[in-house]
Amino acid sequence: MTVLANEQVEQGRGWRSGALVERRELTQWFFRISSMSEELLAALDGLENWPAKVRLMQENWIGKSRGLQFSFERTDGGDPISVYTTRPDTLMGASFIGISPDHPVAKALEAENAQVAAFVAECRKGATTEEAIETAPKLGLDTGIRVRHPLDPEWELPVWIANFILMDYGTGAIFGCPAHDQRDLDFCRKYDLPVIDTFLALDNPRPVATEAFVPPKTEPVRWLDHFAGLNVATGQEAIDATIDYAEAHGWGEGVTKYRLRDWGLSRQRYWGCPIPVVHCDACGVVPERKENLPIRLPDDVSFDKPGNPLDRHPTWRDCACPKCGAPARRETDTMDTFVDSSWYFARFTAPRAQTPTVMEEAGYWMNVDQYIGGIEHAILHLLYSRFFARAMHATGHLPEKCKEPFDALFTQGMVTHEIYVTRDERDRPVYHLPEHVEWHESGARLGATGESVEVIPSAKMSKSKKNVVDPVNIISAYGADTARWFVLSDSPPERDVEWTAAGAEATHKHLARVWSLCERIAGMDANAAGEGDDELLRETHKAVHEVTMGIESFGFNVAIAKLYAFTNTLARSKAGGAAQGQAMRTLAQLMSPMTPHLAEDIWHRLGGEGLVATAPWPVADETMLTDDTVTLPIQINGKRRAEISVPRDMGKAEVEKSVLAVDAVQRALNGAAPRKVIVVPGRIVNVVM
RNA sequence: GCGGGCGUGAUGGAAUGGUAGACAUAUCAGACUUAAAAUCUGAAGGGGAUGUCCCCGUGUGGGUUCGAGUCCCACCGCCCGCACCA
Repeated sequence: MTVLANEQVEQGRGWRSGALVERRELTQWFFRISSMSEELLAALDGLENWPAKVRLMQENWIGKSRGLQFSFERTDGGDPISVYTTRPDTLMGASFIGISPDHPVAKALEAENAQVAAFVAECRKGATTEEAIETAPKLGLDTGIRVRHPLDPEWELPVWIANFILMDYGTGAIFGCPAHDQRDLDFCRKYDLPVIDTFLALDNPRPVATEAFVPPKTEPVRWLDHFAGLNVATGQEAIDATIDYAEAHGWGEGVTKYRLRDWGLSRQRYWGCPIPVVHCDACGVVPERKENLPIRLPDDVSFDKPGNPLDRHPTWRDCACPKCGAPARRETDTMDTFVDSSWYFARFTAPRAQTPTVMEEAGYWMNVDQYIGGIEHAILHLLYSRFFARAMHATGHLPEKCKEPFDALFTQGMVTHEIYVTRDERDRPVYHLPEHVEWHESGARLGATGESVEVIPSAKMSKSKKNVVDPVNIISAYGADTARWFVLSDSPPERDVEWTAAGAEATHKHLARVWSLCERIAGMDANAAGEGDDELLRETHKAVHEVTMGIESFGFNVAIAKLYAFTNTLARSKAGGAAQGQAMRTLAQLMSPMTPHLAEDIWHRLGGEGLVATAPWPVADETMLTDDTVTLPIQINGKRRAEISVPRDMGKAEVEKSVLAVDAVQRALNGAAPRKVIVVPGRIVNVVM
């Protein structure tokens, strides 16, 4: 048997072998991350330097909800079926009970009923992703079991097994209310179950037909025959009233649930840390002794057969029970590699220590000041790490202050590239590196064999698809400075970017221009004054300000744009050698994060002291950043029609007077008085007529 | 399907609710040159008028506002995640 990952399952078959895939239950190891659901949710508020979108995604992932849990009595006297619902207010619209194919009731039936067994087997084909489950066609099977409605013992409801109900969430059973849930409605229309409205819109009270009526919970609606006596109320008010009613009458209770599931970390694979647990016939499952940790993987394994090599290794499994010393067997499941990525940063604070961490070192180096990763890690990796840090604190491996390990988070975009594929003799995909592909008039071909290549649209670079590019070509052709500047200059780092090397040459030319500018300035009299020295000084301070702001806000492309602009300003300046030398040295400093080598050369050439790398970062003088006069655009009815130059500190009334005197404004007004004049000091004027 | 994003010239992109297209690439024109390359200068969102003016324009359709690329609603397209890719 081989265990496949979700992504290796295609249409119910293994992606390589084509063998039919079935889902089986395994006994596995879990981390109880769900015990920290509330803590992980509440602490999101404190992560001020994380992107709001990531916090929101984690909040939704944890998925705190309040709802009603109650049971339906079976008419056959079997165990009641417990359901959890966030919309108990729609209970009068129930038309069936749905249970997961993995629900205990379904399992009991499976053993004795061939039809149920076949249906459940059908549901268990294919991948287990939430996406696969939710997008699959809705399938159901009436179990024949009937339950009583809690508010009306005469009202019997059928129990259906449905493939879209997840065993992992709530109780694995729901009541279906087709009038107010689209999935339930689709299901009821398909299987001809009744649709009962429980509330109608105030403005357009029509019964539900093909589209479920699901207004926001804050919108008031009119209730039909609500048991708790509601007439017009919002969904939220109705939910609260229903929970109170159920609790008062003793047939249900309000509960808070989280969508977050425990973290299944077992992998039936070789590449992962062994789970340090021993199975003993006498003592059961026993943790390995601390002094025997870490358990190492054996080196002598083979991958020539399917399945987990640890399972068939001749001796690795054999060990002594840590408790009684009798011969025992090691656990052969290994850990999810997410386990490693959840605490590597803490290990880095004491990489050679014999213990996992050293409190003192962790206390000194942690937390991570600025964490950078792709948005694809927004949920799993970042949530697991937050959980792990708390767990490591609880077990004495990290100090209290490390519970949130990443002070600031920046989510960089992905670098994408086209994917190049050929097919082998069994029609399986074979991927090729972009550097091995040549473009001809007839399309893309392999450089080596001339074989025609299929081109798949851009996707994030990944080793498995081989759509990766090594910057070494740019570096060897133009040098590291050019490569760094080029990579940083084009796109904002948080955005996805299609990789292209076009433009690297132009970058190289620009850097060459900067160097010849430096040479020209080096030839000037370093003490001479010139025309516009003050102006250049002012521009220098502005450049310092803007470039610094750009770098600090991760706007590297904008910072580089300002460097281009400042370079152009300097190249055109008629200022003297003193001012130009000063400006050029400052330019070198501002460029140094992107082009460290060139920056040092310029610095040295123009008599800078020591190294740019060790010189203090330039600081802009606030008073140099503003000009004495400003140019204000003049809008008439919101459209730009003219502009006016006024002293920076001119009062609103005076600005208004000057604006009304402008020809274009006079012409537009045509003798009439404006209805309103809006003056935003230093920015804009809008004349409304 | 659910959750989160993104959409601006030929291209990458800029723009605290305040002059849309900064800066750059590619392109075109000019200078230099016997010529080309390199270099330098300039043009350039679309359309009309052709020297200072007008109309249109940030995926589509509505809305809020004196003013919307930016905020709100609906839709379209693309991307990320959906717990065993990591």
